[in-house]
Amino acid sequence: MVRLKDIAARAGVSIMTVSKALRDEPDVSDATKTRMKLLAREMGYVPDSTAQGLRNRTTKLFGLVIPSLANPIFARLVLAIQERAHELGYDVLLGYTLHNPEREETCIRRFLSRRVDGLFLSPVYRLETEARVYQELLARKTPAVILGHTAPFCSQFANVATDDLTAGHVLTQHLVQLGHKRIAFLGGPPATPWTRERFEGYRRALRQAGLEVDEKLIFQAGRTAEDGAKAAVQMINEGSDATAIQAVNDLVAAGCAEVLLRQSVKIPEDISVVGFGNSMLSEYFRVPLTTMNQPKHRLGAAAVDSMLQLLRGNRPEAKRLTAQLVIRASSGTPPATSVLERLKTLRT
Amino acid sequence: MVRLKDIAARAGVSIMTVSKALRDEPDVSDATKTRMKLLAREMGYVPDSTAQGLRNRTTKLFGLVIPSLANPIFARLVLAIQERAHELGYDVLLGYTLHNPEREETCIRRFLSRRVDGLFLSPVYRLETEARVYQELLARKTPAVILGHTAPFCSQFANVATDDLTAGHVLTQHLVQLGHKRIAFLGGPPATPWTRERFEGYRRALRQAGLEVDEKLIFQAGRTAEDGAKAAVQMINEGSDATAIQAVNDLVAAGCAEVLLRQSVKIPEDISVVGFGNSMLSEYFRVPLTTMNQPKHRLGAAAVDSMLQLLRGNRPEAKRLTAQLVIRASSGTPPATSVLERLKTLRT
DNA sequence: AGCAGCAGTTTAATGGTTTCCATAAATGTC
DNA sequence: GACATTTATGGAAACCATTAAACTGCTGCT
Repeated sequence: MVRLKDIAARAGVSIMTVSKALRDEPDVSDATKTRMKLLAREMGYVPDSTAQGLRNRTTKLFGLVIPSLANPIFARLVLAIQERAHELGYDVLLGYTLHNPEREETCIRRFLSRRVDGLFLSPVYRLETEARVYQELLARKTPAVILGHTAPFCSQFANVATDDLTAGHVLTQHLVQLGHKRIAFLGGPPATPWTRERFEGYRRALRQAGLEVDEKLIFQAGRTAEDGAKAAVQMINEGSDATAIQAVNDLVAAGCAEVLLRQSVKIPEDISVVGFGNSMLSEYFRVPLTTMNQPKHRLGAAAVDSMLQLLRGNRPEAKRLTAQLVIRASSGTPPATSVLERLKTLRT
Repeated sequence: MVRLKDIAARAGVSIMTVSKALRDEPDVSDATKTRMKLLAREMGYVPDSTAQGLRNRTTKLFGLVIPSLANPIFARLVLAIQERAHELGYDVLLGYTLHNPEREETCIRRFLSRRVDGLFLSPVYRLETEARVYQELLARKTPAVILGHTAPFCSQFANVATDDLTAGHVLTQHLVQLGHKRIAFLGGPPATPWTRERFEGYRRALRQAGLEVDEKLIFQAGRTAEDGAKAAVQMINEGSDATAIQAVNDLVAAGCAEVLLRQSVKIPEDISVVGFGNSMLSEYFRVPLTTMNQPKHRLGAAAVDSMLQLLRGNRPEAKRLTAQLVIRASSGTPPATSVLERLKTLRT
């Protein structure tokens, strides 16, 4: 491995001269500069970022902590962040929490130990109002941008999120306008702000339409296709009278719809199903899903912008980006009577 | 930020004592060790990996260079590699080539500059027999594992790949057994070994069945859904007499099938369509796709194993993992006459 | 003479670890 | 019991690759 001193020895100058020449500092003659650069290239010199980082106290490294790549939304988000970071000369360390707080903590600590210049965090949401790592991040003044909504334990941080409240509202409104009066809601983990906001949007849209929010129509599903499938089974067993299902994300919607289709329930003729996110899944799903498009690329770009603000010492404002309704084949006018009810009576 | 010297000053001992104590070196008494550890925890000490890396000449860092996360197969592969690496105490730097050789080169160089302990590379395949960066990697003896097949320009490297030849063969055989005689092949970029192998498997299966390989049935698509869609349009325009379509991956298959379905072509009654990879897309696609399951998790684990071998100074053997046929709804017995032909005559 | 500017060099610092050395206690030897 | 030898414990200096800051001659200008 070639080092500065090797070049210096070979050229018969001091290490500093080489260092300055390669970095185009002013007090080296142009002749020397070109000579050093040529020599460096010829010898295959690659600067050691490790040493540079130690000396300069900056690593040009970001840490990116996400639940996993199982959710396709994150794949796009990571792509966007990575893309902008790369342009700016930053590299990105990837870490998975797998929705596990301990795991999240070890990831963050490792990244701190690597002296990352900043952290992008998709937090594992908890009900507690405090989380030690997050407290420490604040104490250390580590630049950090929350990918998603803040919660009490991370309220002090900069963040970038989808306006899930409005988005949930728009989606429910869409179903209401189609004539649905009994709309089921499949929620995600209760501690997550995105579930809460999307639910609140749903609630408000119903209220606005003069419809009651019925506890029997609220299901706690989760975030995976399996969770959606389970919820579907439960709805069938209960003989729910819903004519439409609003799922907290595309995966849950797909898992739910899959079960219904297997029971020969027709979508959207018998029941409407809508998702959230506009992942590739929703586009190519058996019945293309009506959904809200999460502005994945814009979220990533905005997150990097906020990070740059933090690095400059400014306090970026919280950003909320709007999602767009994407109407596909899975939503339509309600049937005369709920199909799930019929399914139940058929069985008994 | 707390450093060793701060702890040393506070405890009234030398830096070395603290360093050794924290690392459980033998020549420090247990009493001192616990005292130092307590103090370190209390003061919130986080070791500086940058400095450790500089001194120890090892960073516990892997570089992972992939085309992008647009292909869901890579999301799983990255997850698997990351998972094993994390357990072993390594962190992972992620870089995207976007199928661009220059971009690939800058990614690799950056990672080299960061003194990564090893590289996982999903190469941008080229027809040239040499690529400078890869030559340099060899010269520097950087531990590197190719994710996928080797090509002439990277034949010297360790690699981990799916046995695409056999897999392609199995898939075509499946269609032949269903009774298909006119099977179209939608290839990916010609320079890629995976296209070549899957095609070769297709060719051999046809030969074995006594069927001819007809140039008119070979299409050069690409790797995205859009590429698949274009190929479908071309097939329709040409009035192809194919009764089955074997696509080089799930995305191409989905894009192609989507166009056909829009033309009211029924899958699999009118035409069979099979993909490759068993991504989530194939499972939830409008017509669940028959496909080959790429052992994504095992590929990742095998790649990390090879890397560990390299780090120990051994030369790992090349690994080829077998894919499994996953039969879903998109493949069936052929129709009496090709539908695409009929579509064409209908139009004219 | 005094001062600015050029083209470098020397020194010190970044934070931690390896290698070698120093001290004292424990053990061994006759 | 006196001395050598070993062992336990800890410290000093060098080192990893790079860079900021201060410094050294030297030339040219006023």
